[in-house]
Amino acid sequence: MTMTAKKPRVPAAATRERLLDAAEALFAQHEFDAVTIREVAELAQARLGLNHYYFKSKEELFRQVLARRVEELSKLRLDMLARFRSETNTAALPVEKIVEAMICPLLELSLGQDEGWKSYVRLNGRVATSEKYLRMAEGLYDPIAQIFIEELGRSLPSCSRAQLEWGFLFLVSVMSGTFSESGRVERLSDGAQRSSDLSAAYRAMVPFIAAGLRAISPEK
Amino acid sequence: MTMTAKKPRVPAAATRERLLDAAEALFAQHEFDAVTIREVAELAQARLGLNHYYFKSKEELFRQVLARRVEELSKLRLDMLARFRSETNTAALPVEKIVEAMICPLLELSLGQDEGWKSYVRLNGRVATSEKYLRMAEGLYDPIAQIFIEELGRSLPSCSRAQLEWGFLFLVSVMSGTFSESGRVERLSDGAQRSSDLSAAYRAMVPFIAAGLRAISPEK
DNA sequence: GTCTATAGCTTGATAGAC
DNA sequence: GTCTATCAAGCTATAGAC
Repeated sequence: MTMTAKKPRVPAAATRERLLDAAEALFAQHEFDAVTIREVAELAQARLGLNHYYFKSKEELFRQVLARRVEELSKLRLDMLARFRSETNTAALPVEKIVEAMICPLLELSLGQDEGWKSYVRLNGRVATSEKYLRMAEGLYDPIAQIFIEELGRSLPSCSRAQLEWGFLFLVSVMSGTFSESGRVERLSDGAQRSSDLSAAYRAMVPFIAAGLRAISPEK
Repeated sequence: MTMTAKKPRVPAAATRERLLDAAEALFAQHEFDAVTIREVAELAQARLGLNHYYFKSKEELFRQVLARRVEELSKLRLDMLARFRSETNTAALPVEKIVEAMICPLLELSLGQDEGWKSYVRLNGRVATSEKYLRMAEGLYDPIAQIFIEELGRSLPSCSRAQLEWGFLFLVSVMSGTFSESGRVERLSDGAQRSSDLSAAYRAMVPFIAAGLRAISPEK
């Protein structure tokens, strides 16, 4: 037998995936410039040089971290939206259902077993308020945004396009602010609440946003 | 006359204030680790070493940038709240008024002539979603938060303390997300709207948040 | 208070052997 | 694909003259 064992240093996932997992975890904890590609390599049990081999630059690594998750997340949101639509006879959905289809998949992934998704959700919570992150995420979130804005328009026909856009931004802000788990709630409540108690937040969030969106409408 | 001219290199503000102004402008544009104290010194027309003389460390410089503004902002918010209360006979204010007292001062400062305040408002919009920023801002925003949460409690007596805390967090999230001017709205609207059109946002924001807060309440 | 100079590290990127 | 070694540039913090 001439077969010589390849013996990969780490048996589990492919190197590229391990680097993405490590970067995801670190970017969820620290801002872009505070994370070094050396830390990423170390956490991934890979060598520094491999970052360059797979991603060429740190910015591209960051973008790939987001892109890997956004595709699946967008699919889940659209699936839920489609399901709600198939259950409704009328053309327009209740606003609550649209809000739910946007936020619920994020909540479920965040409460699931996958640590990677937990990290992504926390990271995602910070993307919306940063110019730099939005630039690196260029185009990743826009298709979903357009679809949900149009859906909101059907349910709130008296709203102008501009009002719908602001409303959607408010929705995203509440969702992001809450899921980023910055620890703000712990401080407000003297430790009684944990920002990781996302289910409680979700139960308050959906009625909050739905009622808010209706209130923007000129015809109340 | 034995008086010898002191001849300061730059006539205007004291060095410490110029460094704070410069840091404020740069931290408004870039994340903490992306701003170097060299840039700060250069923009302030001062020497690198003076950062250490006045602030000892970069983190303390950041904290002082926030602290300088927060004191005045908190005063404006409390003034407005007190004015609304003096205009109302009943014990509880309409929720709208509480929301206004929190957000309106920020809007007015942002629309004013002072570029420093504009920078601060943009920076402030990112503080709430970042663990690191909140740590550096330790305690700066908490007194205002407690006062406004209690005020909300009087207007929404059927809400639990936990619900009020989530509601306040949602309020802050919407405010922050909008005032951070990340350029998200421009992308959503294909350039038709500008995130700097904050007046339009404000007109939608107050009814949105007020209706949202009422919807959290168990007794609608 | 303000200046210069620099110590002591860390960074992202990459070249080139295997 | 993976490894080592290193480059050139940047950083914060600080010492010490004036």
